[in-house]
Amino acid sequence: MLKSCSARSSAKRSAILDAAQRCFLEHGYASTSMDTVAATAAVSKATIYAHFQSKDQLFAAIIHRRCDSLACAADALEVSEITDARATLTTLARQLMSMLLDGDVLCIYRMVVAESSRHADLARTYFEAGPTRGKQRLSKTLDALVSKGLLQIDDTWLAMDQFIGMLRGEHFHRALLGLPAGDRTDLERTIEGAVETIMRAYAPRA
Amino acid sequence: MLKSCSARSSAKRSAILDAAQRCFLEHGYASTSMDTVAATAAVSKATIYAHFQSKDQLFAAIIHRRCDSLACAADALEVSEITDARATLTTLARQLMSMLLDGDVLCIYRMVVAESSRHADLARTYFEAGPTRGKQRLSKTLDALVSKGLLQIDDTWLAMDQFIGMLRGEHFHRALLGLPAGDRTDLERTIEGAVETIMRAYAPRA
DNA sequence: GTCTATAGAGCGATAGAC
DNA sequence: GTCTATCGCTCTATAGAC
Repeated sequence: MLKSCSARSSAKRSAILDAAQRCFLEHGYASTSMDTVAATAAVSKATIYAHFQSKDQLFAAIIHRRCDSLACAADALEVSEITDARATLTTLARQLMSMLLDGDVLCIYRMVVAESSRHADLARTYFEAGPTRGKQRLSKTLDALVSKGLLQIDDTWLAMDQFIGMLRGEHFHRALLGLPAGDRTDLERTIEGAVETIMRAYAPRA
Repeated sequence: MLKSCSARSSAKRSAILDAAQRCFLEHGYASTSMDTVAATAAVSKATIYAHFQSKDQLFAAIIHRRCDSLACAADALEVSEITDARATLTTLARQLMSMLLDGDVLCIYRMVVAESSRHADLARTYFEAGPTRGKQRLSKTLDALVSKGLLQIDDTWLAMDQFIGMLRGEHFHRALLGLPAGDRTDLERTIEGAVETIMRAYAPRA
């Protein structure tokens, strides 16, 4: 079995990317040194610079890689059987919430927010791979509910924005800031509340 | 007129605080050096350390000061005359949105998010002075609407969370990440949409 | 490509004169 | 309190041997 010898697929390169990801996610961009990355990857600092032009470009590579997996996660948001609006919305909400509250997802979000003014291009890449792509995917499900007559929505994009916004309420907010989280009951109330409000606001009229 | 000679009120101290605030808000905590703060304040670095024990404590002082003004802004959220639910919610939404989209408020929010893992206490202070205090203030208005029979809400805290969440949708999200903002029409649609959804979900039943 | 060693700049924080 | 000067350290990035 021939192993590709291109720089992009070397084992060291992967080790560097994995280590850098862990360091950046854990300590943030500005607070992570290349020495730390090198030590974590069990590689010399010079080796890092053989693969990546600068710390900035290493950071960009990490964010892009995370965005890819974020896009995959966004595409995975789906409800197989659509027969009941409430059940569909609840399933969607649960999927979305567990994604939003995921530790790594929160970390990359914190980092993108933190560096958005200094890395505007990365902020845009992230926004398209994550929130926008996720919303597009979820809007389809909402469209399906509408076309089945289970909900009556003029602007499904707006409705989706509202649904997601309600889910990103206090519970999410506390998690983002690393504050003691509300319990499971609190999470359930957020989910059920968002579903209930959408149901009432967009119920088909008689 | 006697001038207080306590360290807390010296002119230099104020200059340092103002300069540090500008630097931190503009470039973030980790990317701002004490030399930059000193130069911006037109003060020597040693003078800064005469007033503040460390960079961390200077940062804390800035955040606490911003939290005070954030709390004042939160307390200012109010609707004088409450006769119509829709009008009241719209006024509330406009006030809240212009506060959320304010440049300095966004900057401090980015910074708190960025440093939340390294400055957990500041994240908590911020959360209480900003989001929580604002929500408490706004919930009172919602309570007033309920007691007047203009809305029917079991859990006003949840309803407020939902209302704010809908306002913190894509428009806000783009502003937070410094992406090209939606236009004024987009903003209006977000506000009207949130009001309409709350109106429908919590309309008094016959 | 990968290492060791180090350059060269910038950092937070302090000493000591006034 | 405020300054100038500087310490001691860490940083990003590179040079040169292999």
